[in-house]
Amino acid sequence: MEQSLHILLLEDDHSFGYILSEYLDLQGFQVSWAKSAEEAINLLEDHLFQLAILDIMLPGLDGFGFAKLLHQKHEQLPFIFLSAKSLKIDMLKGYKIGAYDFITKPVDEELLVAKIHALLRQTQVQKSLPEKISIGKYTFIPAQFQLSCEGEITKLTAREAELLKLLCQHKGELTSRKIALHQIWGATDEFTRKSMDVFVSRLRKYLSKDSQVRIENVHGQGFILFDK
Amino acid sequence: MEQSLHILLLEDDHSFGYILSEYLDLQGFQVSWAKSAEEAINLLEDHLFQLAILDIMLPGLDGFGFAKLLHQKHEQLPFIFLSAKSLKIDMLKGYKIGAYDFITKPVDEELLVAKIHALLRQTQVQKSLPEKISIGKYTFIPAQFQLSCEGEITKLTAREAELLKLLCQHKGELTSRKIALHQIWGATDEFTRKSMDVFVSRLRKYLSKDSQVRIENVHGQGFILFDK
DNA sequence: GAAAAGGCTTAATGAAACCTTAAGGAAGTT
DNA sequence: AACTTCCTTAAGGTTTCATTAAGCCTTTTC
Repeated sequence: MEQSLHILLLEDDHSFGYILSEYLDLQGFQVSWAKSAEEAINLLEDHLFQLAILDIMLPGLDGFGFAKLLHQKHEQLPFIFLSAKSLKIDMLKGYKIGAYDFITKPVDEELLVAKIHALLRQTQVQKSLPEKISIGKYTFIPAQFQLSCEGEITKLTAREAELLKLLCQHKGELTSRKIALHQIWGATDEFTRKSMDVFVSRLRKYLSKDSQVRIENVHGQGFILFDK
Repeated sequence: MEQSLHILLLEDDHSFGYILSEYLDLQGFQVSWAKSAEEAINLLEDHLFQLAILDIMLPGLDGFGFAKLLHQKHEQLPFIFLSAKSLKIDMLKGYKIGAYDFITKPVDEELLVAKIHALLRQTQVQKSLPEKISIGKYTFIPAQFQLSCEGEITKLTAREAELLKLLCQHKGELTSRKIALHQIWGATDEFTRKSMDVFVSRLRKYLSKDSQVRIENVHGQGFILFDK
């Protein structure tokens, strides 16, 4: 519903992580704080993030290692490194992996937030959906819960619209079931996934006038909306 | 692939500007060096840039003023500020205008180039469509779990797609069995490797339309995907 | 040159995931 | 109170797909 921006924070230091996540929260960001790379990997499967802030020095898999994984799986997700020391060699390594920026501790929170806003502005511009979305012969206006085709208008419910919007955001690629459940229903239990199935089925029916438009299932993963 | 990337450098100091533009030129960038905001405005009309590097302290219209203009006219063009002093207030101002980064003099050229590459990668990735990988006559779109050949589409399962992707990442060289098992299955026991064999076999069948495409085994090591 | 280890392919299996229609039932509206 | 809307639950049948098994083949080692 809300267009709050979701940040993944990977930081093993409890007090520092707490302060930073609280501060970011106060600034209106939705923050998920992982204390280890493993935790972060789990979070990535369940949520859609717009930015990752990664501490480098971690026990186990370090920030660099995690970033490499991240870059393979979520190429479009920008990330920033946090580091206690500002070694040039570390920075070069970070940028080489694909880092967006490099911030040294102690962190000036005000500056960090300014950078985050600048970054999100850069990356969100292209990602944001237009008012009207074309899906084959259909036109979908998320703000009005309206789906129309050849003059005929279907009024969608809030849930239907949210799901369709999510599918549109990833048109032509996978919309993870887990992420959809988390984002729309806030739960991933057996009943809720059944409920989601019902919604998918309903959307398919609405979209059945254009045979080019399909919502295909990827077994165990999620759905892909195709429109050609 | 390295189509020359065009950078607009706005810097009034002759010797510093000369050194920097030469260095960037050596790094394979195409650099247009403007010594005043007016000059830069003219250059903008004649060329397509992928990045602007702006000194802040300039006679006449300063870097901030120019950036505002720039941001209005060329919203997509990312820019970096150069500054002799690192005043927080300046940096906040810069980011607020929409700067991508902020670099203080003296400039570490190596670091600057690393940042530039990171930035360009970021901005290029945004525009890229779902990645398509060519394998001989085949086209593989990992995001769609699809393998197509001469119009015929094969839908892959999540596992199949993961394995094929891994093979593609090392096309022409060894994909270690161990690594694949670890990365995809998370286990390396006897049963799991047998399972992997079945997957390799299935991929071979899918890819059998082009005799140039082969998945060859390296005894005890892993597999190599060839496509010519 | 024989034994052992590793590999290839096809087919069977069974659990998990998926699809659709229809029946509750809660909350809001008339 | 009756109606409406919308989400969930139920029910059932269907499909999917990773694994296992089985039989034969290839490579390496001793």
